[in-house]
Amino acid sequence: MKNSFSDIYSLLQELAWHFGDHGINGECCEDLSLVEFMALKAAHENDNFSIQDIGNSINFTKSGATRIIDRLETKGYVKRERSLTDGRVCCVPVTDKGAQVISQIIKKNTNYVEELLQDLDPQAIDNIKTAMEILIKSVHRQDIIKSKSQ
Amino acid sequence: MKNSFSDIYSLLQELAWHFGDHGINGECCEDLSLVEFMALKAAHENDNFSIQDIGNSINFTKSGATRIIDRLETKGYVKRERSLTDGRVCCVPVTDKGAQVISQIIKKNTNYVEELLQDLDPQAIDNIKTAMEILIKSVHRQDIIKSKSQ
DNA sequence: ATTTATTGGTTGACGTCTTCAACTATACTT
DNA sequence: AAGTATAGTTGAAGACGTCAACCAATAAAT
Repeated sequence: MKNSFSDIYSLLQELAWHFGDHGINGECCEDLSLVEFMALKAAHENDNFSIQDIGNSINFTKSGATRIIDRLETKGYVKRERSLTDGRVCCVPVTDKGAQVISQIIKKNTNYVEELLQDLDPQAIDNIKTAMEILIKSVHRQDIIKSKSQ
Repeated sequence: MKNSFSDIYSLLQELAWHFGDHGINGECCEDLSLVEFMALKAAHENDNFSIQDIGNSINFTKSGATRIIDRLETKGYVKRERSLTDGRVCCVPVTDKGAQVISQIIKKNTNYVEELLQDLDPQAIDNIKTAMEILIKSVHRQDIIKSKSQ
């Protein structure tokens, strides 16, 4: 049993490497780094997210977040807009171009996953999906526990 | 079906982020970055691996690999030794201290995974393991296909 | 056997990236 | 109105990875 956990860790580790910043042939996210993609996705999925919110969601300092947003803005993927309700905070709406690049990245990587798994039978694919959903759910639960204990 | 692949990609992405360089509370690998840990592990698992071999195994240039080995050597985790059969190549044996830190990192992260999954019943855990093994196998098969076509 | 080409590794220069600390501007408190 | 707290920006600094030039050692060619 103990052994299972160790196996699972090592599998997770390898997966994380493969699908991380250096993986998928080093071509993670079009002209974005993984970090930038995560930030862009955070901005896209959460309306009225501030720059610090984005930073927190990807474990960066606020100045790190500022820099990431700088790069995304230079590339035309986000805009900076002062919040109407609080003049200090910057909202970071995603531009059309930004939304496009997100869906392009998702599409490309979905295709890669499809290529990877196409020879498996549907049942096996479904098992993989279910297993990973359970895994993610556990991760989220743990996150909540951690954040409460702090 | 198509939809399944997209779900699996998005789950993989999230897992990769969680278990990647910024994940597990940003404390991936004791005093090592994920990259350094991967390099150290490569040196540990493959006897007589050269510096370039290590670089290739983690998608780095040879000069990048030199720098990583520099850092690992400074920390006392590897040594540099000229190969006896070819005076150009450097073998990179892992020191006792290096082996220790590897097993420490594995132990710690295994514990984390255990914490994460302990409430699941054994069957579910086994399903997760099996699913991820299939996934990894698919990744490896794809790697072989890619490397042959080049 | 000597010359030439190739290969493994290192190094300096460079660009990128993230953080820290100091700063500005806006909002909240009393 | 004054003082405090908060969001965001910026300059300086350090860590990292690559490129190109380089050295040393081996392999190939003549």
